[in-house]
Formats: sequence, C-alpha cells, structure tokens
Amino acid sequence: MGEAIQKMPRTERGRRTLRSLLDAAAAEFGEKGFHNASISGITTRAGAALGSFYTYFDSKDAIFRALVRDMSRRVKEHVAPAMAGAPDQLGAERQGLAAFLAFAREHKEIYRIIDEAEFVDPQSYRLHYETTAERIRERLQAAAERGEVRTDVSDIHAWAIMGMNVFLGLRYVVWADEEPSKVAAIASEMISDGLKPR
Amino acid sequence: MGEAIQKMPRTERGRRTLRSLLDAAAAEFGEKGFHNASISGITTRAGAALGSFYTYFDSKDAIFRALVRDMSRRVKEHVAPAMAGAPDQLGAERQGLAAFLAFAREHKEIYRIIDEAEFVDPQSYRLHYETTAERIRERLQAAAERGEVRTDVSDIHAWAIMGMNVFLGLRYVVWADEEPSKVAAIASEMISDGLKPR
Amino acid sequence: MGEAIQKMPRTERGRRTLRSLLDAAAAEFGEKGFHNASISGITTRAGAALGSFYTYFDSKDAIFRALVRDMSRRVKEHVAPAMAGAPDQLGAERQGLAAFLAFAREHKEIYRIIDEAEFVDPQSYRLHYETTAERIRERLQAAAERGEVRTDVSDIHAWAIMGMNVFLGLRYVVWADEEPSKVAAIASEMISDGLKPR
Amino acid sequence: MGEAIQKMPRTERGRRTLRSLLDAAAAEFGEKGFHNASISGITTRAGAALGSFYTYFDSKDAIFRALVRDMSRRVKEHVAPAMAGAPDQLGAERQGLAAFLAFAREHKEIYRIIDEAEFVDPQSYRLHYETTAERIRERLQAAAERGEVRTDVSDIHAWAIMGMNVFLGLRYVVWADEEPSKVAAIASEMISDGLKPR
DNA sequence: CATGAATGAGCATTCATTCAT
DNA sequence: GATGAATGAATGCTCATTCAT
Repeated sequence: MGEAIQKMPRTERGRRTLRSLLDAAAAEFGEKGFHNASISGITTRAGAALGSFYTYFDSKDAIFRALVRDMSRRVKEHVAPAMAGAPDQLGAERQGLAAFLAFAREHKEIYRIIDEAEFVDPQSYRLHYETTAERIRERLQAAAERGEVRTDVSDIHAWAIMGMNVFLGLRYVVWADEEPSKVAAIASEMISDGLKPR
Repeated sequence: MGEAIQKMPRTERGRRTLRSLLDAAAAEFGEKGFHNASISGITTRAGAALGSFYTYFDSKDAIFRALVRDMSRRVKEHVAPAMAGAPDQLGAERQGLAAFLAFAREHKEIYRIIDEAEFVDPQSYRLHYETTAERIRERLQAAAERGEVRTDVSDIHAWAIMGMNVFLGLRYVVWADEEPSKVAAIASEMISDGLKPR
Repeated sequence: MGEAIQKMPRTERGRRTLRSLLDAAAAEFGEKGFHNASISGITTRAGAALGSFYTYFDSKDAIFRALVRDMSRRVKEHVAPAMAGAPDQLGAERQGLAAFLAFAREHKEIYRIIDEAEFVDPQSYRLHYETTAERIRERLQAAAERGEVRTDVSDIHAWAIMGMNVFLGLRYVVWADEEPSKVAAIASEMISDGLKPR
Repeated sequence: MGEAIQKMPRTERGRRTLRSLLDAAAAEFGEKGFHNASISGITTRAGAALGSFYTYFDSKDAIFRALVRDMSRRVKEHVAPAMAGAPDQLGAERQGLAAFLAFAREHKEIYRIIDEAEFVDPQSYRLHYETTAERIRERLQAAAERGEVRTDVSDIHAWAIMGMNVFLGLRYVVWADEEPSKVAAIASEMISDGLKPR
C-alpha cells in the first residue's frame, strides 16, 4: 500500500545510517528551513558521505516527507499515553495539550518543519492538521455524549481549539520557553467555559 | 530614522511601476512561495523589465519584507472601519473577524505570505503577530473595564483568540471558501462564553 | 584631426559640468579601479544626474581615455618647468623625476589609472610609456652629445630608467609616502654612475 | 594555519582537474583580463563542467589568487637553478634576469596577471614585489660583503633594479619578443656600473 | 541641457542529482 | 553499501546605455 517513502536498509549498519540521516535532517531543516538546508549539510551532520544520502532517499523532498511522518508518529506516541487515565474528557484534553507542549519544548524544530510543510509538501500539511482536528472532534463528540460539553460541538470548534493550542505553543513554549502545564491550564479553562453545556 | 524599505519613486510613472511590482509580487509569492518565485516572474507579471525591479528594491528579500508590511497595512485599513459602530466590544470583535476573513477570501495569498515570513523574514513574522495580539489584548482590556468580560484577561487570551481566528480562516475561508460571517459568528460565541464575566 | 574624445560644452555651465565629471572620474577610478567604478558613482560624486554623463562622454571607456590624456597633460605641464634651468642634462633629469614624484604624491590615483589602462585602453598605455621613454631617450642623446654620458645610450637605457622611476615612485611615494627629492637623489646617482662616459 | 586557497583533491582524477583549471585560468585571465574573463570560459578551456570549478575554488577571486601564487612559485623554481654556478654575484644576477625573461617569453600572460593583481588582489601584488625585491636586496648585500659592489646598497637599489627588469621584460620580451640574453646583458652592465664599489 | 526611470544582456554562484571507483 | 568528484540547469543581481519628459 503506497510506495516506500524511503528505501529500507537490510543491514544493521544501514539502519544506523538511516536513523542518523533522519536526525541530521531534523536539525538541518529546523535550523535553516527547507530551502536553505542542503543535502550536504545533512550528510555532514550525519557523518556520512554525500552519495550515501541517495542510498536511502530519492530526493530532498523525500527525506522531508519522511521526516514529517517520523515526527508526527513520535508526537502521537508521546501524547497518547499522557491522555489515558484522566478523570474526564476535558481533563484528558488538558493533559494531552500539556504533553504536546512538553514535546515541542524538547523538539522546537517541529514547528518550523510542520509550518514549512505548507510549502514543501502541502498534502502532508493538510493531512497533519486534518487528522489532528479530527481526533479533537472525536473527543469532543464523546464528551458531548457524556454531557461534559454542549451537544452542538462541531469541527469548527475542533479547529478553533487546535488553532489556540498551536499559537499558544508557538508564543509561550517555542518563543518564551515557559512552563507547558501553566499554559495548558489557562487554555483548558477557556475551552471548557466556551464549550460548557447549556 | 530607519532605512527606507524601498526606494521612493519621484515621478508618477515610477509610482505606478512600484505599485504594479508589489501586486505582482503578491501574486508570484502567493502562487509559488518565496523560494520558487523568481524576480523575472515578478517583473513579467508587472509588465516591467527585469532591471526595473532593482530601481525600487534592493533584493528579493527586500520586496518580500515590503510586501508583508504592505499587506499588514492593508488588512488593518480594511478591518478598522468594520469595527466602528458596534454596540459592544465583543460585537466589534466579531465584525472585525468577519472583515478579516472577508479580506483573506479576496486575498488568499496573504496566508502563504505571512506564513512564509517565518522563514524569510522572522522579524516581520513576529512583529505581525505580536502587533495583532496586542491590539486584541487592548480591546479585551477595554471590554473588561466595561464589565463585558472577566477582569483577568491577559495576553494569553489574546493569543488564543488570534490562533483560533487564523486557523478558522485557513480552514474555512482559504481552503473551503465558506461564508466569513457564518464562521465569525460561531467563533465569537465561543469566545464570549469562554471570557464571560464571573 | 581625430574624433573628439568628448563632446565639447558650448556654455560656461557645461564647461563646469565637464570638469567636475573628470575630477569625479579620477577619484572614482582611483579608488575603485575601472571595473568596480560606476557611471553612477561618477555622476553622484560630480553632483550631476546620471543621464548628464552622456551629454559629455559616449561611454565609460571614453571618459577613461579622456582622463588618461587629461592626467598625462597635467603631469607634463607640472614636470616640464621643473626641468628648466638645471645646470646639466642629468641635473634636469633628477629635478624632473622629483617633480613627477611630487605630482604622484598629490595624485596617487595616477598610478592605478595608468596601470589599469593596460587593460582598458592598451593603446593609451603603450603610447604613454613609449612617449615617456622617447623623451628620456632624447635627453640622454643630448647629454651624450655634450659628453655628459657615454655615447652608446639607447632606448634600452631609457626604458631601464623609466622602469626604475616608476617602481621607486610606487614603492616609496605611493605606498610609503616618503620625500620625493630624497628618492630622486639616490635614483639619479645610480643612473649617472651607470651611464658615465667611458 | 591559514585557510586553504583551494580545496585539495583526494583522488588522482581530482588532481588532474585542478591542474587543468589553473592552466585554463592562466590562459583566460591572460587573454581577457580578470573582469572580462568568465568562469565558464575557464571551465570550457579546461574541458570541465561549469560546476566542477566550484569543487576546487570558492570564487573567481579565489582562483585568481591561487593562480598568482602558482605562477610566483613557478617563476622562482625556473629562475633559481639558473643562478647557481655563476662566477660572481652580478653574474648570477644577469643569468637570473635572463632566466626570468625567458620564462616571461614562454608565459607572456604572467605580466597581465601580476599587473591585474594590483586591482584584484592587492595583497598578493605587494607580496610578490616585496618578496622579489627582498631577494634582490639579499643578493646585493652578499655581493657587497664580497666587495663586488659598493657597501651602501639598500632596498632602494633593489627596487630600482626590479623596476628596470620588469619594464625591460615588458618592452623587449612581451611586446617585441627579443632575445632575453641580449637584454639581460645590457641591463646587467648598467647595474654593475651603477653599483661599482667606490 | 538636465533628469532619472527603464531596459536587458551578462555572469557568478548554488546545489540537487548522477555516476565512476 | 560507501565515497566524493562531476554535472549543468536555474536565477539573483549589476550596470552601461537609452529615452521620455
């Protein structure tokens, strides 16, 4: 299903080279942006030869796409467990936001990479936000069914919440490096009031 | 006091050329993104010779910066009058959002241009959002003083609102081309509930 | 006889503009070299409009040529009177060299301009040195006829003397800004010994 | 210790490409001068692709600098052995001059290249002449200690001799293509008389 | 004569991608 | 698989020169 986004290494050595290329790409793209980043910058950071890049990726675009998916997967894996065990749906939402912000704090390059996807790989960009909004909407729906929030919640509310989260992360975590849980608390309060059952 | 961002034309003919270059740049950058846009693409659209570009701008970066400021100014000039004459501060906010969305609908390129400023001209990018957030915060403050919203409104609330507005504009106006006033109404309701006096 | 190297001004105002363009060109070419100099740099220094340049000169090359001739004329006019009234031919030579060096000290750009003529206007370059060498040879000839120097003086000797003078001027006057008469004295002594009658 | 003036090839093939670029540059710069020379002119002469130029040099300036040093080295290596085995210091000087002139006859471009360094790379220009003059001065010093020339020889004499040599080479070898040893003989006689012990 | 906007040929430089070893 | 030299299309920018006012 779908062409491979990168050629799969067959040896352990190859696996290590591939991983170091992805890490190097995250650093290079995060620091310079897609267009000012260079393949040679990536291979130098990875300690590999220029030509080795093409053993694993077909093009600069390909590694960028692979990186976006790699980071998406890692965020999800970081956020999901943090939401489990919350008393209610909105509590889970707050913990999820806090977990996302904490991840962004450790991986500030994620903002630049996702944002740049708008230009480099619009499909991934849309997919990323549509998937995220859809997950939020599903949780709002569940909350509505339990009477935690008003019943007319829609995708518009999901997008509004996502926009809030993204901008707060940009301003207070990426730029100002503030405490994620503090920001998450204020945001959650606004949301819960804005969506209170009526 | 500050270097000119573009050389000022001294004749009427020059004024026309400068304007057509800015308009052409908005189209070119909006369509192709900064890096895939070319000076010659801009001058061709503007009906000017390649060299004429450099009569008014020092570089590709310079026209981009000028364009960001030009668009900021135009949005502001479009939104400000729409807010006048609202019964209350939150009503003004809703009309302002609707006006912004209407502007974005006519000038969809504004999203790509502002977003790309994060990479091309980070200073303008921050300035744009910080200025916008500050204006929102001032209006919230005024609303608080009149008892229209809770008294502890802060810049965090301003950034949350801005993030909401931006993402709703992206999703429902730029991508889906929906009716701005409808989107603005739902968003405003969320805000007013989330910020209700307590 | 020969095409005009520059268009002749008919009014007093034009005469002033022409003169200021030549002076500005000397400064601009001396400071930046021919290729890095620009017409607009020249007109700006001269306080004239860009277009006015072409009222007096046909091209960048043309003003350079005009400048070389202008400076040649001025050196000659400065050096000639200094040689008059010397007791003998070699004394005249020394005084001439001192006068040339003094001129170069006041107009250091002359070196760069003449040297660059090798590339910009080879004809003027050759002409300049051939004329200068020829004048030296004629004076050596006269000195030989009076028994002041050996009788087999030739153009080789003239070129040797000229090379000496040029390099001493470059090293000690242009670069080190030393006293011209001191340098001229040592050079003259070497010459007179090297050319003593035998 | 000092940045490399050109990137060092790691393979034999690279070594060949680098050499052919330097030779091509000598021809291109010698024929057209620095500013009218083009990188593509150099690579075409070298039989290499345009981009290959930048595998070895950072810029047009860089290859020019490398070329000046390359030629300096080659002249020195050509002249040094010619001076060995002369009966006395002045004899060595004459043989050295003859060797230099012979080299210039085979590599006429050396004049244009060194002369143009005054504008393109003033540091190399000064260095070239200061080094050359210093070598002459040292030999004069040695000659003075053996009583072959007057004892008050100084750097002024060295510069005078160098100026002579350079201009004679220009006039009689580069322009007129005459026999180097004949010119060297006349020049040496002048020098030896001018510097005779007293 | 003066002015300054308009023109476009020309060129250095970058860098993703290919390929020989 | 790894290496790094070779390739060449693409484009930002300069500036002498022209020309309308």
